[in-house]
Amino acid sequence: MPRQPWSRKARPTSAGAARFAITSWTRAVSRICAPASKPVTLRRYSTAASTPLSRQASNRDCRFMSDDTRKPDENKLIAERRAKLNALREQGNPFPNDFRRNAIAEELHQTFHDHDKEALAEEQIEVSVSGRMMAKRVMGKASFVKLQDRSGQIQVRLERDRLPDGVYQGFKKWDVGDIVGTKGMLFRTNTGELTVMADELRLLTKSLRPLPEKWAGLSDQETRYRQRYVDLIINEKSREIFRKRSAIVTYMRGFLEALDFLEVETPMMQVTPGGAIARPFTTHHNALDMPLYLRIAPELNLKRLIVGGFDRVYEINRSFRNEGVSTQHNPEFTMLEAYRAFADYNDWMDTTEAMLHGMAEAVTGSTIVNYQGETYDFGKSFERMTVEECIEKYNADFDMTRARDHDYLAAYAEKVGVDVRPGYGPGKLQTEIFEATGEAQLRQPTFITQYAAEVSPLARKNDEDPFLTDRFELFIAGREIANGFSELNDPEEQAERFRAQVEAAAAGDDEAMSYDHDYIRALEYGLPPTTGIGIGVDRLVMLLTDSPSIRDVLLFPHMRPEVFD
RNA sequence: GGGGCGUUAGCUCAGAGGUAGAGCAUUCGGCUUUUAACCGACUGGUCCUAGGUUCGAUCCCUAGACGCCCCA
Repeated sequence: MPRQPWSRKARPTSAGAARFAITSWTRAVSRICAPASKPVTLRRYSTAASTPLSRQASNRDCRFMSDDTRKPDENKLIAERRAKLNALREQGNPFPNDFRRNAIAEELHQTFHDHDKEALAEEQIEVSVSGRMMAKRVMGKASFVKLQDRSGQIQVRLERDRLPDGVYQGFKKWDVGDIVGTKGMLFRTNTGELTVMADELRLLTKSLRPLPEKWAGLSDQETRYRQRYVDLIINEKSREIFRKRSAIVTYMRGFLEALDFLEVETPMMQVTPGGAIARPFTTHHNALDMPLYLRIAPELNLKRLIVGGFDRVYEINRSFRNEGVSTQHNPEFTMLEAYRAFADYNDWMDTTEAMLHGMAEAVTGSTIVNYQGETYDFGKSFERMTVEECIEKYNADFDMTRARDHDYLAAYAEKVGVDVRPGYGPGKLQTEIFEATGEAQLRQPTFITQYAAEVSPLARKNDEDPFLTDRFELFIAGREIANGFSELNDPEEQAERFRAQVEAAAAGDDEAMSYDHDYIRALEYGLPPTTGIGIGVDRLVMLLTDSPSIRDVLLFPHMRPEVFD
């Protein structure tokens, strides 16, 4: 299969481009954050206080909803800060929102890294910065503090006699964690650190809760996941993971936009869940009095759009599967699904390779990915192997002449630890044997192709060998990262496959697909020859950020509800 | 669903069947170029929860909650 030249040539992002996009965004925002010339009036949206009580009560049967104003884990440290806040209230509003900064920390470090002490004294650069006070070092009549904003930290020096009367005395009562704004001249300390000499200093938000300790930090995983805001304040590593996650998604968009794909959004609440083999979540629409399912995949809707003529579409989709929670699974997760007409699964393998190659380079600066002590090469062409070849490779005693023989496969599957169920045909057994014996061995990026039609109800059968479909899955580090195939576009065959799924469901398979009448109708209008792919975004982020658990790459991973007393 | 490990001060962690410890943070005092600032003094606990054993349990036992890891 010759590689498509356009998919290479059109690769949109070279190393550093994603980062450039982010820094220019940063500049744009800091321009927005410059002192406002005119006050802007915004419409105030309804808040709890202005929402009718009847509306608020509509969620009252939600079991875990917070139902009062209890303050969890009050202690002496919080009480002290609360007392300080009360004292501040008597002097005015302790939560002012009229301070404006004109710089952020990283911008200052980058701009002035080559200015020495004398140059800064000469130039008299006045800046306004603000952020969370992360360090407070009081030395009598002068202090140093560190302010942390989204970009990093900047030091501020406070001298009692430089500040208006009383400000310094007030500052001494402030706490690490408070949000502070200051204005002053840049200078360099004797030890060479770029610092703002404060002429003005304001408390912008009083913090009532003490932050984790500055040196040991916050390492308790439960707290990191439940109170991600604290994790983000404390752990630069965690901030970096989510910046990279954003860069990865940005890269995907840019890559597909450059290939003229249209980004779309399709329903997450569906009457008929479909597009994947999985159990859905169920919910209920009150006004319509009907059950609804949270989508397990956007696949069928995206192919409807191809029928409609949007012949290159993608959705970066949140999908939901009612399965266990583990280091690899969260009940809701993010996929990229992309479909294009007049191409087949080989084309998607080429394109996937090109995308991951460019993405690794853009996000990590290298096509060599270090993950949990292993090294994966995203730069070279990925190995390709069929399911049957993979079974042969990792099972020396497997008799390939009987690779489609049901009884032989069933016995072999049992032998390698598969829980063989009555409904399993040879295709399902093959797949199970591959998953049990081959999957974990696939460390370097590898495409496994030619999955059995039995386990691929939406994929196009192979022209030469109808037992198989033109399908692939991509494995890296022994994990499934992507799944793609040439789409089945014969409406009559698709109807047959749906009927087989319905039979499987009747036989007790609770992951089997439903019969989707409208999807068949759409195919009857004519789905052009099409190929599609789904890529697990969370797992990809794990790989590119060296994260051992999916929870590390989800801002708010699913957790059992926390008990407040 | 099964197994292993964990839960002690705000944070990071020690600890022993006999009234619970450290560092940092907090509080108070000192200190005008610090870098985990420093010096001095003082605070701070439902030892995850509920039962049980025991003269006595935070420690041992049982059950449960929550978390992490492995397996299905």
